[in-house]
Amino acid sequence: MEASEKETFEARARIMKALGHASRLMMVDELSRGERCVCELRALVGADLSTVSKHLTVLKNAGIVEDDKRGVQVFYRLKVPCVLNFFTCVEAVLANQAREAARHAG
Amino acid sequence: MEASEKETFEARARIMKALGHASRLMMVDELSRGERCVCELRALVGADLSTVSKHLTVLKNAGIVEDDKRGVQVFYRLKVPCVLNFFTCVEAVLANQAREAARHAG
DNA sequence: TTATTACTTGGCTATATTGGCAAGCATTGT
DNA sequence: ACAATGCTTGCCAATATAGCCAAGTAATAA
Repeated sequence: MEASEKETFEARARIMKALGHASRLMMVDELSRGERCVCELRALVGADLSTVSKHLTVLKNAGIVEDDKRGVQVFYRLKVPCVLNFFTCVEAVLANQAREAARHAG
Repeated sequence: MEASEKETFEARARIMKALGHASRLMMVDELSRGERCVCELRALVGADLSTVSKHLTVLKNAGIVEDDKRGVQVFYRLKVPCVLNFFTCVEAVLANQAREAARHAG
């Protein structure tokens, strides 16, 4: 494994990692329906405003969302909508798990 | 946000999280070309065998790979090949980032 | 100018993740 | 039975992440 190739995988991993948190996935899901201010996302996930802000910074640094200050509010929107496609596959994984759990129980 | 909905996002997050590590992404990529024993994956990522084994456990618990002991070796293979589709989108994010970096520099 | 709103950042603690080493466990070979 | 191979697990230290509170910043309102 070359160094450059390893860096490629590290760059990819940073993006996947940014999506590896329930609150951040909720926000991405919500942003798929249009831009939202931080306060709206805060109400959605029900955490401290500072916590939500930091989660959004993670998504922003990963290049998944972008922000836009208008007046006293900051609006975030999905920059790369294709991340929504991930959910289809993720649901397939979860369906597999459910099937296996049933097989194990039955 | 309901509790059950939150659990859904937590389940999804666990899967994304499992893919949020360079070594694990390398292994997934390698497994996309067919099953591999732990020792082959170890050579690929260049880490301790125990480390590789633990990474594989993470992928297995997430439902992404499955294993199969044959003789003294354990072979892993991709259980949900659709995770490979993630890379297309991830590359789009990275291309975006590169474009912006260039814009910032120029 | 002062106050308010909306958000970000710093500082902190609690918890989780990573990775190596050493020890353990199967399986195969002698 | 004993050794060797391939892998997993337990333990531990280093590092990263998550979350809240408090303090700071920027835009608007009074």
